[in-house]
Amino acid sequence: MAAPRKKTQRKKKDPNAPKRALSAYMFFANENRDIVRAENPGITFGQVGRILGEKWKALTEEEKVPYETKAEADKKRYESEKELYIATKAQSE
DNA sequence: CGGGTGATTGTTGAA
DNA sequence: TTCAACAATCACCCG
Repeated sequence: MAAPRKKTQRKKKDPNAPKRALSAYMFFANENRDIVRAENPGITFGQVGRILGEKWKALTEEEKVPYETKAEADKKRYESEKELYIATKAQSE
């Protein structure tokens, strides 16, 4: 409930906007985009995007582990920008 | 103290 | 430039 997945371009709300972090899918997609599309030459995102998603789960925790690992690592990345964002914002205000 | 909200991330492909 | 499925996320802030 209460989860209206709006569309892209949400809206801004912060001065420096620390854009949170990526997600395991982003790291996985980075590897699949070139592979999936490589195995499906000529297909469009309509096919790849969908297949990509099912393939993503097609793997196993261990398979997506490297993606999750990066996901958490990316989160830390956001952590630093966030803390700096807060510091800047605090100083700005 | 607990809850849920929204914002965001990246790909491709096209108009 | 933006959108759209696909998926994860999860930090953010409040009463």
